[in-house]
Amino acid sequence: MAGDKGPRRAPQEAVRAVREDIIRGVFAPGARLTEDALAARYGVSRVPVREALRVLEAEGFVEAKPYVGVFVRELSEAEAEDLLELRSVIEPMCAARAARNRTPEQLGRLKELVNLGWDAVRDGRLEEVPRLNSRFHEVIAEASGSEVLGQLIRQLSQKIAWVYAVGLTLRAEDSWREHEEILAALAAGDADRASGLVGQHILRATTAYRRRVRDPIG
Amino acid sequence: MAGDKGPRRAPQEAVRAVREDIIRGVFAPGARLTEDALAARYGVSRVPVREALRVLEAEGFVEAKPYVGVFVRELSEAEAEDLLELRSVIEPMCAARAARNRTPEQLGRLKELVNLGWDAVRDGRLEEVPRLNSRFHEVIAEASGSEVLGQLIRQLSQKIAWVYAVGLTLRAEDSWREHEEILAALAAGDADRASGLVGQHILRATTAYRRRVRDPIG
DNA sequence: GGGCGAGGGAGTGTATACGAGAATGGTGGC
DNA sequence: GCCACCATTCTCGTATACACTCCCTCGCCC
Repeated sequence: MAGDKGPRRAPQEAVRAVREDIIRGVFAPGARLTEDALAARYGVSRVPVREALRVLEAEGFVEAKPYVGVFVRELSEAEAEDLLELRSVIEPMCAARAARNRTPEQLGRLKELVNLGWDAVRDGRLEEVPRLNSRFHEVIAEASGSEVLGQLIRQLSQKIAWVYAVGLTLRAEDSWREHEEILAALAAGDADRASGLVGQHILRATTAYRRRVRDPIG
Repeated sequence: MAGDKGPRRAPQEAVRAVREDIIRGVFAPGARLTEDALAARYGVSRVPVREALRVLEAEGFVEAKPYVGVFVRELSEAEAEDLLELRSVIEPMCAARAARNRTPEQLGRLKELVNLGWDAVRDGRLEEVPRLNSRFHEVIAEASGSEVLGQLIRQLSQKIAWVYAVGLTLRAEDSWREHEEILAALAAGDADRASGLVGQHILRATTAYRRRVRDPIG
């Protein structure tokens, strides 16, 4: 292979890498992921990549169509809401167990993450927030001591980080498109249309903002 | 390959088959699953089997140790309780959406499943109950209209069916072991030990029974 | 000119082959 | 007689190779 810095277990790392890229928006929703491209990107053969893609399919990040390919799933608003609601229900259950089983070391890590999260929000480094968010939930999952809950919370927090990230980038994309439309309406001298577009624009930004800040750290 | 009745997609079927065998207890908790054996069992190569095992690992049915093998996971009582509690929390959320989105056809399927479940319980065909249970929850998940909730509920119901099935078989196994110990205590004339063992035996049987009948259909 | 069918290219699905690591059994030493 | 060390073997991990399917394009016929 290329770099050959891979020590012993490639597919697990591939899962992590691809999932990270999906969450970070490198692979946009609806994008097609070819095995060859991923194999080349990570410097391994197609076999580990295939296994990684199967895992990501089971986790719900991608969708595979036989003999066609795998595509990054597109989350609807409703599903994003479901994920957030799911977390709001499961997190207390997990926290209850964590309260009984947590170690002082885990407690310290959580406190550190909270501080880092607040700092990131205060300093406007919003791109770091989703990752800190995930870390926070993963530590809680680890502290719960339940492997079942841990696995579920980990997947949930990762998907929610994805929702946040997609929301941010999609928001930015939509923002620019709306700006363009507003400019067009202004250029055309269409006051009513421009007014309506600006109203929608503000409403959408507010909605996105509320979703984003409702629970900025964890 | 052997039978070669496989139409087009092998690994997906392999996931289903292996998971079914795990749930049915063909592969007991802690058992080692070798890729070659599974490949031979299903008449395919190791590649689809590996992908299937990765999926099952992501779903939490098996645990893989690098260069050693995959083992069927052993669920503790606490984790079983967590699964049941998880379902009791998630199911209402899913049902709320299903109440809004269900089709009459789905409603009919649910009613039929309930009838089948009651019949099975009344007639003492308990081995059919877990499967009917899973089906019931899967239809609810389908009716919710949320892909995210659907996937989660499906995995949950399958794992709970596993818990029930394992509980039944393990219970039978433990029962026989306890019987043996009780017999040994009786043969040795150890009244206190025999009394204690019988007490534990009844207690365990009661607990298992309560877990089993608390929610026999859905 | 438009619709339809065949052919080529791209990419997935699967099998086979080979290398790496770990569990196991035998052997030698203490 | 027991323990440690080493070789064997079994299995996993990965790469390579080939077959099958889908899609797109080009050519033909209506």
